[in-house]
Amino acid sequence: MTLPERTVERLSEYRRSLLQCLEEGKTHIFSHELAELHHNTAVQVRRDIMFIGYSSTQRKGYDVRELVDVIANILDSEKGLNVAVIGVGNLGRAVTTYFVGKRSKLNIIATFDVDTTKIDRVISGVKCYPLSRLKEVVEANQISIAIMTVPADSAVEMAAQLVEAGITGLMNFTTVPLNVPREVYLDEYDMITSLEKVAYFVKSPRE
Amino acid sequence: MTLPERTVERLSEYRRSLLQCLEEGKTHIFSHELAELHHNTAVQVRRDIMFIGYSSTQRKGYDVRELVDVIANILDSEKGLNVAVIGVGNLGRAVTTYFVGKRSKLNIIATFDVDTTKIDRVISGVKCYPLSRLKEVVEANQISIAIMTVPADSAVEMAAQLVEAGITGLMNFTTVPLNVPREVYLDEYDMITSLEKVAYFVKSPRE
DNA sequence: TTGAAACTGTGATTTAATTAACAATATTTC
DNA sequence: GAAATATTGTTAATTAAATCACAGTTTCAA
Ligand SMILES: NC(=O)c1ccc[n+]([C@@H]2O[C@H](COP(=O)([O-])OP(=O)(O)OC[C@H]3O[C@@H](n4cnc5c(N)ncnc54)[C@H](O)[C@@H]3O)[C@@H](O)[C@H]2O)c1
Ligand SMILES: NC(=O)c1ccc[n+]([C@@H]2O[C@H](COP(=O)([O-])OP(=O)(O)OC[C@H]3O[C@@H](n4cnc5c(N)ncnc54)[C@H](O)[C@@H]3O)[C@@H](O)[C@H]2O)c1
Repeated sequence: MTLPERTVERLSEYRRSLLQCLEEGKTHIFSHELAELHHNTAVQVRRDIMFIGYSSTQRKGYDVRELVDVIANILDSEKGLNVAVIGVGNLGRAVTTYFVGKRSKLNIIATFDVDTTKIDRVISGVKCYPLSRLKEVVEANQISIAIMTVPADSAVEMAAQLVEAGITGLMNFTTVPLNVPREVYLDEYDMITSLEKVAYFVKSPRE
Repeated sequence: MTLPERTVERLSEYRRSLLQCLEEGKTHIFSHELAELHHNTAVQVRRDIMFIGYSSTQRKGYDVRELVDVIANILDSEKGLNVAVIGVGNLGRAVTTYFVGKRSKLNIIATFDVDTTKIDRVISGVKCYPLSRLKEVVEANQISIAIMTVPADSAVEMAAQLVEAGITGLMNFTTVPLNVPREVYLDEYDMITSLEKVAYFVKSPRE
């Protein structure tokens, strides 16, 4: 059984707050506390936790440590997953720098670019490969996720190559909608759309 | 009446495809064509277009020019909106560079940072101001939208300052959930969560 | 000019997600 | 240790979003 997308997202968010709690020495947390940290309700939190089949033993709230472990069990892959960044421009560099070392179960281990001046350059310890070596490097390193930050006009072609290379998860930051086979999970973030949406609601606030 | 969020997003996306069509000299488009360009259905497209009260006169599909204008009327503010980027690090720089000149109705006209070495520096024609001048510059330039790319630990404090300065639309790229008054529209993009979601669905594909 | 084909616009239905409501149970208070 | 309180887990109700189904054009082909 797979969880609803929104629940998966919230679990990821909860986990970060929970880890924060652990650091602060907080061992138990109530649903309404966790809700308050994110902007949602206690019921929503309990519903999400119900989905993952965890339940608190005492009425002292959830055991933070246990809950973190259960979430990790759901979200993380045992051995971690390997990730590549495609297109090492402004955004690609920012993302690479940002993610390296951030999540122990998600390792950015390669970047790719067409620009020959970028090949072999190392960003935050991650080496840049030429596109011609895409399939080879993906296979050799069992890379399953690609973050795509190439220019819009290469997006469609690039996505096809990534699928062909064996990628099964794709984060698309270009503002070009992509089509991928059902077995590849696609997440698209369109920053222009987000900004235009903000602008719309600034112009026309919800009463 | 305000439109559903998802409809607003799709309208933004449709518009870009439609502008592309215009460039290619395509004057009319069917709902199923537009649907195919994005990953959704013809009914969804028609439903969205119905929401904005446009209807095609002929059965040659929608008039692209007209539709673009109707969408612009919905999404854009007459005189455009002014935008500031807060925190000119890796991401802030990428975003600023990216957006300048991109959308004529959304003008990035200032950036802000605490780092004194960044003050007065100009990125893509946009000047960086010290935080101490936030309110002044926001008011003087009628900035209504802020894109927040500051480190996580300044996020909450910064959001409060932005609201206080009069911002009514906020895009939050920090991975810290924020609370803002109802009258401020908040859009949060949590890249870690997105990546973890992709990882989850790579690990546990849907059915 | 008639009949089929191609699309649109929209009520009705379905599905997914959220929220409400509350019984069950542990904890605290007296 | 009985009553009051706090919190969870879950069923039921609500809301929001997407999809179905189809009547009503318009166009086209003969
Ligand atoms: N910069 C941003 O903040 C931002 C925001 C939203 C969306 N985006 C999108 O992200 C993408 C990249 O933006 P950017 O600002 O980093 O652009 P950029 O021009 O700085 O970087 C693009 C990089 O991709 C490389 N490249 C070009 N063709 C390639 C290919 N076929 N395969 C691999 N690499 C290739 C280029 O050499 C360059 O290094 C664009 O599609 C843009 O629409 C960027
Ligand atoms: N880089 C990415 O791709 C990426 C991805 C997802 C999320 N984020 C988030 O975006 C934020 C910025 O990331 P980054 O990689 O650009 O970091 P960065 O360290 O490169 O940049 C942060 C910038 O903010 C400035 N700053 C610090 N405190 C400030 C304050 N109180 N007010 C204004 N400016 C301040 C710093 O001087 C610096 O210029 C972080 O919260 C990060 O979690 C970044």
